[in-house]
Amino acid sequence: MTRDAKAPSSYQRFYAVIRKIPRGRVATYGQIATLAGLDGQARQVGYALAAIGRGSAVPWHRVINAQGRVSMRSSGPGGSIVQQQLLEREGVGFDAGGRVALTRYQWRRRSR
DNA sequence: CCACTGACGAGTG
DNA sequence: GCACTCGCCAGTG
Repeated sequence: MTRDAKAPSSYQRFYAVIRKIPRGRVATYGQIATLAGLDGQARQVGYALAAIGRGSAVPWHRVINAQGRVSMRSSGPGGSIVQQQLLEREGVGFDAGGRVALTRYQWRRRSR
């Protein structure tokens, strides 16, 4: 397979973290990068998600930006709508501005 | 090797 | 809340 544990693509590292996101929760790009051990590479996280193809076991729709908003894909407006509905279906609520209540739904390994 | 691009984040005014 | 700047790094031509 194209996966060498010795030469892991940065992407695989992000996918592993995203896969841990529990249902009904969301995580930010920066958070994923930090958990993956690549703090500061939030941009790379987005780039990795864009490379995800269909069939991936990665809940990419649970990844949003630090603003609590669903990032837009190059496909233009509308693409983010699909992601939003997927989250709502999992129980994640949005406000009138189309933002997620991070203080309420952001994934936290330790409840406060 | 160089220039440009890109699902971002944080800081500043 | 909005506009602008800088940083970080992989992929592509």
